[in-house]
Amino acid sequence: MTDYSILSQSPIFRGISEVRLEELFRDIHFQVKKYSKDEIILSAGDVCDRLNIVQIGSVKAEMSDYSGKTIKIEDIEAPHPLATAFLFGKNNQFPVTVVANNTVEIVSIPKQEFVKLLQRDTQILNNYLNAISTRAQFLSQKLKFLSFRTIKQKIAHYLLEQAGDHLQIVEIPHSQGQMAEFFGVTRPALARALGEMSRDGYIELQRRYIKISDKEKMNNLLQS
Amino acid sequence: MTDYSILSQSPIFRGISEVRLEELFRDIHFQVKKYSKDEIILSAGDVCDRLNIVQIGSVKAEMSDYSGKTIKIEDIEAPHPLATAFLFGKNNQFPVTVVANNTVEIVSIPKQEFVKLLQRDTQILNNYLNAISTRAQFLSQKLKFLSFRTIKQKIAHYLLEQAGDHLQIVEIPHSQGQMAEFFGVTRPALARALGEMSRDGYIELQRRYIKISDKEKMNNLLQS
DNA sequence: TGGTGTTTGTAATAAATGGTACAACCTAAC
DNA sequence: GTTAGGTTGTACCATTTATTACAAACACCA
Repeated sequence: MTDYSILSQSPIFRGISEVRLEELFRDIHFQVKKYSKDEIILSAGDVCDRLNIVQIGSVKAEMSDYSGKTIKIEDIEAPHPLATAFLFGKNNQFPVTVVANNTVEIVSIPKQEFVKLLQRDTQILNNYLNAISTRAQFLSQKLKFLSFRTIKQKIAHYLLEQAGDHLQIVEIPHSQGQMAEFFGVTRPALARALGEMSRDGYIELQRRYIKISDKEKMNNLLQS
Repeated sequence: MTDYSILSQSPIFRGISEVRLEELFRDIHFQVKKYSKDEIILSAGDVCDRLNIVQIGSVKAEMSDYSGKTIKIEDIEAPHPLATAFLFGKNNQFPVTVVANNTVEIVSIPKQEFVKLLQRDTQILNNYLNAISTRAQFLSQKLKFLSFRTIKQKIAHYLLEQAGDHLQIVEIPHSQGQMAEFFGVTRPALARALGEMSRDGYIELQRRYIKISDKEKMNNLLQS
C-alpha cells in the first residue's frame, strides 16, 4: 500500500531512508486512499486537518468562481504534498478543489499524527519548516515585485537585484515573452519600456545582455 | 535578564506558562542582548541563524535601496519576534536592517536550540507553524488580489468574498481611503469605479453599505 | 446653531498600459 | 541558400488609472 521509496522522494520526507520512514510510519495512524480519474479528492472549503501527499498519479487543483464555474490552477504530481501552508494557521480551509487526473493514491496523515512525526524526527521538522518558509519567502518576494506601479520600476528593481553590488551587465535568462509574463505585463509593453529606458540613458541594450549605465539614476525610479 | 512574563505573551510562546517556559529555557543556550537607541541590531544580508524576539522596547525594520538610502518598513514592538519566515527556508538572509528605536532587549535563540524547543513542546511547535502558515496564507490572499487587473475586478472579488453565498449587503469596515490603500489604488479611482458599477447596475451604494444587485453579472467581471 | 476637520462624490487632464498588427531580425533545419 | 518558426523592435489606438482639484455631505464638538 504505502510505497516508502516514493514517499522518501517527497519534499517533506527528503533525506529520510526508506527503513527509517517505515519505522516512523509504524507508530502513527494514517490512510492510503485511492481515487479514479475525475473523482473529487478534496473540496474547496473543507477543513484541512490532514497532510495529504500524492503517492501515485497526478491531481489538479481547481478554483470555483462565485457562479459555479471552475478554473484550473495547477497540477500536482507524485510525490508532492497538497496545500502545505493550510494545515496550520488561522484559515484551515482548502482554497481549492482537488480532482484526480488519473488513477491516484493519496497518503493522508491526520494533523495530530503528523505533529508526532515533526517532533520525533528533526529532518522531517526541518523539511516542513523549510517548505513553508520558502513558500512565504517566495510569496513575499513576488508581492514586493508587484507593488511597483510602472513597468520601468519593475525592470529597475529586477536589474538592480540581478546585478547586485558589483556587476554592471545582466544577462536575461529567458525570452522577452517569458520575462513579460513574469512581470505580469504584455510583451510589447515590456519591449517599449526597455526601449525608452535605453533612449533615456538608463541602460544599454544588446539583445539578451543589458548594461546598467547609471545605478544611482536608475534607483531614483524606485523612489518616486 | 530574561522576563518570562513578557515572553509568554509572544506569539511564539503564547499559551505556555511562565513556569514551564523557565523550565524549557534552562536546558537551552540563548542570549539576551541590550541595545541603545539607533544601534544596529541586525544588518540586511546577515545570515539568519537565530530566532530573535524583542523583549523590551521597540525596533524598526529598514530596507536600504541600491544607492544606500534607507526606507522604514515597519515597527516591531515587544514581545514580537523578528523575521520568523527567514529562520528556515532557502534564503537565510535578513531582507531588512533592524535598528533600535529606544533602549531594547533582544532574546536571541540559536536556530539549533530553537529546534529543540519545537521538538520538546507541542504548543511552541504549533505556535510557530501557525505563525508561518498564517503569514503564507495572508501573502497568498494578497497576491491573488493583486492579480486582478482592473479596480472593478478587485472590487467584485472583494465584495463577493465578503458576501459569501448568502448575504447580499456588505458593510465596508474601513474608510474609502483605507480601502483604496488596501486595493493598491488611489481613492478617487476607487470612488469612480464604485460609481460606475452602481450606474451600470452591478451594485447599489449607500455610504458604507453596498448591496450586490446581481452576483452572476458581477462574476462575469472576473472571467474576462 | 455654527464651525472645523474628515470623508465622499465628481471632473479634467496626463501618463501608463493593453491589445493588435506588422516588419526586421535571428536561428535552425533542409 | 532558402525556408519556416520563433524572437524582437515599433507603431497605433482604446482603455484604465494617476494626479490634481474642488465641492458636497457628514461627524464631531464648542
